[in-house]
Amino acid sequence: MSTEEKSLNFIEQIIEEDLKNGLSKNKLRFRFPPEPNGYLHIGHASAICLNFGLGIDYQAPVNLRFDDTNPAKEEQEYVDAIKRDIEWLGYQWANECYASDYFQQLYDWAVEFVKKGKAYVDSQSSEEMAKQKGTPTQAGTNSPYRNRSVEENLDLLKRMKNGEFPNGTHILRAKIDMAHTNMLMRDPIMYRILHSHHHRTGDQWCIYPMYDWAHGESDYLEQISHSFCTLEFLPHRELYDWFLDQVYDSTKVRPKQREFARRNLSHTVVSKRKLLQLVEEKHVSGWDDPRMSTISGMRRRGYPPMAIRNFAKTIGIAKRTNLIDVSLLEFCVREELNKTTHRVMAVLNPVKLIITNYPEGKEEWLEAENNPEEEVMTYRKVPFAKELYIEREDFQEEANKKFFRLTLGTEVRLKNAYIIKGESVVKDADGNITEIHCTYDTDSRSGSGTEASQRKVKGTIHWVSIQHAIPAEVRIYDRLFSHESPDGNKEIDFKEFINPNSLEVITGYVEPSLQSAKNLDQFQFQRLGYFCVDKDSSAEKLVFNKTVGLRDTWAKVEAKD
RNA sequence: UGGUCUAUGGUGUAAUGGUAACACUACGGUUUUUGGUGCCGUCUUUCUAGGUUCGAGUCCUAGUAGACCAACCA
Repeated sequence: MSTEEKSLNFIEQIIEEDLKNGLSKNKLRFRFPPEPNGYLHIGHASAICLNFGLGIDYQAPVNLRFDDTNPAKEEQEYVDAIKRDIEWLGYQWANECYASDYFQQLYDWAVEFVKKGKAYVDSQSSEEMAKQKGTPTQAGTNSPYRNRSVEENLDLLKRMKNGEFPNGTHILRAKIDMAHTNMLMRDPIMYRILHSHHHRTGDQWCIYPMYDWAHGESDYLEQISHSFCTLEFLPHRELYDWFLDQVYDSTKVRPKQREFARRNLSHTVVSKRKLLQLVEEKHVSGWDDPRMSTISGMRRRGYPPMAIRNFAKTIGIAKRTNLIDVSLLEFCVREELNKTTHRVMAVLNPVKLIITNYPEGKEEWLEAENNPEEEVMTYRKVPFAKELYIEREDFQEEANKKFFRLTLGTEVRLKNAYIIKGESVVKDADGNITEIHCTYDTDSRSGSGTEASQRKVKGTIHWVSIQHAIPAEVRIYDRLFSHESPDGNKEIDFKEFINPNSLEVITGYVEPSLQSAKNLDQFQFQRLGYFCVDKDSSAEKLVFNKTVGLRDTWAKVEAKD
């Protein structure tokens, strides 16, 4: 154990306080409660990492609970995807739970509420009820059905449950206070009639509990000690506690709801409704399209799970409204990838380079470091020959002194190979360069130990041997949106939001060692960025997705000139 | 025009009445067989006004600004 002082966020302070006040440590229990109506996205990362992180820190169980109280929107596919994503992030839940597991208990409690005069069946239309509810500045008025007899309420509730009424004809409401300043306390709905097939309970139920009625009671049934949610649920806390008061047995743990601010990421849309729209209207290939802000999209894009966890840790937990710059996320991704990825050579925009004094037909297999950051260095062999591809941007016939790469008459090192000197170019009729001719210093091979191999030249460029290189499909993704504000309530306008160039597919040439790359294997293409292999059964070529670029100082230097 | 929550650099988070700090970004230097990485540095911060206190980012009051609340969604 280190004595290093760790500052606690306000959530951890609440837990410490409760522990100090007598809550025993083995009663700690947390939960992550997604609704299975979409895929998890980066906006969920904070809640996931908070709850599962607390579970790890306090060695307490964390339940994964699906808040499946609205069968109209929920599907098994989403349940599966959520489980997959949480596992991929490296977390384990203690129990897989469903709000629907508690439907019977919830119903039995509701019957008790009715018997005690704490709930009644209202038979107005939703419009009428909305009118009676008042506004934030104006008290509501009582429903004409508010004082129905217990017997009548019991009978109606039973018939609601038995499916005797169509949707929308009756609801069960808690009887609290229609004049309460908190609108959620104005006789909130507990059950609505919904003749809808549920992905787990099938057609067993046709009345479904509302969030407020199901959530706190589910926490209680699972004996969750701390129920953390986002700030928009803060006004719900009073109702959460009211419902709990009605069923609470003082020998049990009483769950405590506390709220933290949801994180907003600049230039990123994370509303499930909008992500669903992108999928359904086929603007993207699916929920796991690498342009999506979903966890599964980021996985396919090559984001390492630890990067997402570190990101969540770095942005912390607080209550202020916020807009986090995506550059922080990208920093976390690079930080992780830098430690682990092999540096390999690929040329995405090739131009032919011929070494005039290199023997025709000769090939050499040169040794290359996999990753200069590795503690124990590993190496691979790369083939070298007379004709190479280099990056078109790595050559200029004449250049200013800030250009570190190949020009006519200057020397650069071919990474892992020889020092070469630009001699001449061949152009087509339009003046485009088709070949660059150079000579090499025969004594300068990397690692040969000769004096020439130690020479400093002003630049190093990457290359691939034309006869050995593998053509590969390289998909370069932009972030899908470039809208400054987070979601808001505005309708999504695809013309405004979608960058039509958000996906660029090109053919690049990669070194032959990548032939055996596996799905999601990650590489840093020298000076081009981080890429991951995306195995696509329909594609014959190797397919790479661009994960994230390197820090692009080179573009800035050029911009300055 | 009600209630609740929030307010620390460009961004995010800390400082728990006692020297305002860490990270990202930006910029500069340095190392480098990647214009990457690493290392060093610079810039920029307590919403306003009162009050309590020896001492306030922190506590109190008022103001200002922002967020949330009127789904048979969660």
